Amino acid sequence: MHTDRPPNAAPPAAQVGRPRSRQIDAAVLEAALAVLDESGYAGLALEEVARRAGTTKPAIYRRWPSRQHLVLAALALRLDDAQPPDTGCTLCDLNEGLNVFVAAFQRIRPDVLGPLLAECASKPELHKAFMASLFEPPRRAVAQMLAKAVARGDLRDDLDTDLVLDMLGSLVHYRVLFGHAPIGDAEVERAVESLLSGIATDYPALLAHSRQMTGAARAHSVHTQA
Amino acid sequence: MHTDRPPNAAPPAAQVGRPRSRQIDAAVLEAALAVLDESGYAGLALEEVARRAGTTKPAIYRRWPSRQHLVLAALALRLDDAQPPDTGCTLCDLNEGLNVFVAAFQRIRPDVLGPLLAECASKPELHKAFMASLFEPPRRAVAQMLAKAVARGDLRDDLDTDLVLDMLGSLVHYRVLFGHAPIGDAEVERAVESLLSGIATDYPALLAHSRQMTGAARAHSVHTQA
Amino acid sequence: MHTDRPPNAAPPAAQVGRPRSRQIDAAVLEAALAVLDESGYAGLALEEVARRAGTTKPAIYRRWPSRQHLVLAALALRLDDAQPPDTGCTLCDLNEGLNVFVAAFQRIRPDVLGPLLAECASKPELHKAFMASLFEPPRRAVAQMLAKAVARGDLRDDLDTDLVLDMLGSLVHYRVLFGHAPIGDAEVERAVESLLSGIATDYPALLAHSRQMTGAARAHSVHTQA
Amino acid sequence: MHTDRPPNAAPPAAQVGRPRSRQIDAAVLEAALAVLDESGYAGLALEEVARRAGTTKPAIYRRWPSRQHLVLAALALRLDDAQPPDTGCTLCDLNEGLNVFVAAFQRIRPDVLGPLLAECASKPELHKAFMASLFEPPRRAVAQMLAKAVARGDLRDDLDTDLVLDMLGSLVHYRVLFGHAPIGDAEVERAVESLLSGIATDYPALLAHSRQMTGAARAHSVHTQA
DNA sequence: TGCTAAGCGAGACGGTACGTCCCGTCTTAAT
DNA sequence: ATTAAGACGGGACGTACCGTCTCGCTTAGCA
Repeated sequence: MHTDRPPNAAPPAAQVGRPRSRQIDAAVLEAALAVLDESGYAGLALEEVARRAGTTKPAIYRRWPSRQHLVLAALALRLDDAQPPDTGCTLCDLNEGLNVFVAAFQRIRPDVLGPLLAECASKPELHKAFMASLFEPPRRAVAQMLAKAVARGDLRDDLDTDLVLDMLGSLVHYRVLFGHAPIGDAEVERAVESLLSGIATDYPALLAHSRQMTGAARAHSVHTQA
Repeated sequence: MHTDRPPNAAPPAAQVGRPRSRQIDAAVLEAALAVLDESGYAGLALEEVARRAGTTKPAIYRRWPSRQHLVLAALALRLDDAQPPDTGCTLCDLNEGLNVFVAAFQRIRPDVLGPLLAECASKPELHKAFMASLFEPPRRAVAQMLAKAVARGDLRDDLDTDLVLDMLGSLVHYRVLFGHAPIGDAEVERAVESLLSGIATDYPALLAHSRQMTGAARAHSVHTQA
Repeated sequence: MHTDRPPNAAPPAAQVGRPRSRQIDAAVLEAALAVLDESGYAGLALEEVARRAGTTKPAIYRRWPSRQHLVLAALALRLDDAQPPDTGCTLCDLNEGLNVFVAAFQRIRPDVLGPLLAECASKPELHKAFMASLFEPPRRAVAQMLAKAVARGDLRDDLDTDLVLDMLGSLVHYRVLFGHAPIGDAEVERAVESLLSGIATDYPALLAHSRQMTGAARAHSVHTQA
Repeated sequence: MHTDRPPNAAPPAAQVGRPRSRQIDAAVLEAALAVLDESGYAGLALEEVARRAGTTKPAIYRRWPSRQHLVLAALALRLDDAQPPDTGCTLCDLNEGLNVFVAAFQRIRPDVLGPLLAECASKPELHKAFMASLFEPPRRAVAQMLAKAVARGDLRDDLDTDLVLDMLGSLVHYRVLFGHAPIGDAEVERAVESLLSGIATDYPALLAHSRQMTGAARAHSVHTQA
């Protein structure tokens, strides 16, 4: 098994033997970020990272058991914190929070997340680490805002918070990733507005029509399942 | 330059030279799909594809100038058609259409799309091909539905169709990709409902509050820009 | 089977079909010699020959059934004739004849003969062609001289002409090929002198000694077998 | 630069890194000899050698920087030693020594030496290695014999040892290579006899004649240069 | 303070897959 | 009917990089 405890927790036992060089820890992470920025995930050769960090591959493998672990650790340095404001204005906060979200995504090359996630998908431990490092942090702020808005009574209290969070978050992710349409302040505001106010002219009428078409049983289940 | 026209249009010039073996075309695509299914995108070795197809690497490179072209061609075979119904019931059609969307995504290993898109991102020609082969087709059906619903008067006529399409489509993509939450009939229906009916208890009030907070000028611009 | 009748014999039947371009015949041979001189035998790519000759590989294969045939034909152009003089002076003629021999070898890159012969060795037909084109011609002149000298009574009449011819010819070949020692007028003269006059101080004594050592029977057989 | 020191001298510096597997050294050389025997030099595919040796191409390239180096190393295993006797009988020793020479050549496919030498010719380092591995060893024994015979007074003391060595050695090489005439005990003995006793009926007379023909100056130079 | 051994740095290893060159052959259109 | 020409199916090339193994040196903690 691997130790993988570069800058974190307490020693597992009395620390014996030569201690790990912190300089190498940092140099490798920095070099990894540099190579990622230049060559993307697919072009990331650990040999090149080692060369730039002035060290060797085994020193890297001793610290991170796989390329994925290394990249996760390196990228996590870029997504530290960012606490969005809590002004009490639901609309303002949501817009602001989503812009933080957008900024977080744009701090990472778009062609890094895809392959990294793909390679993490098979190993549960890695997938968990991925979610904890790169997925959850920028979502957390928005999630908190939604919760507060519900508590405040600004949003419907039958709200599926996760679903709404995903509808807003996924939009950002989607547009950044595929690049088929812009995503900026204006788009974020429009999306928030659409979702909050609804896009149907007369939703109850649409629902009634739907019930006629599909039969009461199924239409009913939709609303009691939720 | 590369010809890359195995299963499509007419010969561009008078056909000279030995014709390409259609058997190899098919065997390679089939083998590529098999290897993709077994090993994912990162594990797709052209040497292995060639071996399974009973041919050699040069024969593959003659047909598709890069691994990306090959994978695009192979995956496109899996996303042929699928025309969703047009019942006149906006709610039903949207739910049905999004389920087609979900199905399309699930026909492809989730760890294939990410790396493939990443590697296509740098070459405009490839990116265009990616969008045309794998991105647009499943969206098209939903886009048509939205347009019809607007025409029918079921949706607000100031609707940003692309934005709404992305909010629904991205949700599917996001959940399939990250796997942090399920996406099925129930979730689709709930998302459609939320978006159509709105999630705010009193949107006009929220908007008024927001205007107070940020000043009339900016809040105004949000609604005239759209 | 192959036709292989580029610039030689009469048509085998009434000449039907499009006639072969004599220009290509010549251009290919010339290009082949040029490439041979530049790149040696191993570096001779028929594609390059075709390119330089302004034609294509099939046109070459139509004329010569293999690379070996082509090279044989090309090199044969360089070893046409050269008739050495017949002055009646055995010593002079031999020296002169061997110098012709040396010159013949030096008209061809030394790293061509070896591989060519090796590749001809397996096919009897090719080996015969090789011997007839590149081996026999320069030897023939020396062989004739030896025969005349024997007839003239200048050489022992129990002479094994082939053996002597080989002893002189092989020397040239050997030194040119391996390059470990020079081969020019002086060396040729010294070799001829050694062979003609003998290198033993007292050959009969050596022979007598040998007979004592090995027993009469075997020593005898050596001289009656001949 | 390349190390290329599998079965020889001591490590040049403190040995760092994983040591090379001696098993692979041996397996590759053995496989190379087998493939050479079956397919000749031109048919020697390193991929096939690697396959038979149960290893891969990079492992071969790590040991021998080129196909030529590998073949030289492999063939050198076949020409180890062979010390011919020193009986004091010049005739017997020469015959015996030349037979060793013949045997040495016949331990190697005749279509290997030519191409190998050709490909070694351009790189001085390789040519030197070729001469040291495959050319010199079998000659050395004969050279020593000639030197002893001269010392013993059995051969003329104005003898050009190298020339005589080449005249005998080249004969063997020539006949083995071209295969136009046999080379065995009888031929060797006859060649030795011819060279030792001379083939002219009356050499002084021939020399006098030659001097008349070509002028004293040049004829003189031939005999004083020596 | 000196000894001992865990852990480190470094470098080379065995191996997979790459993308390319060139081979010799096949097929079509032109002569 | 046979050429000229282009593309094809394929074998092998030499290389980049992978993840691992082995070494000698460093450095703490124990004696």
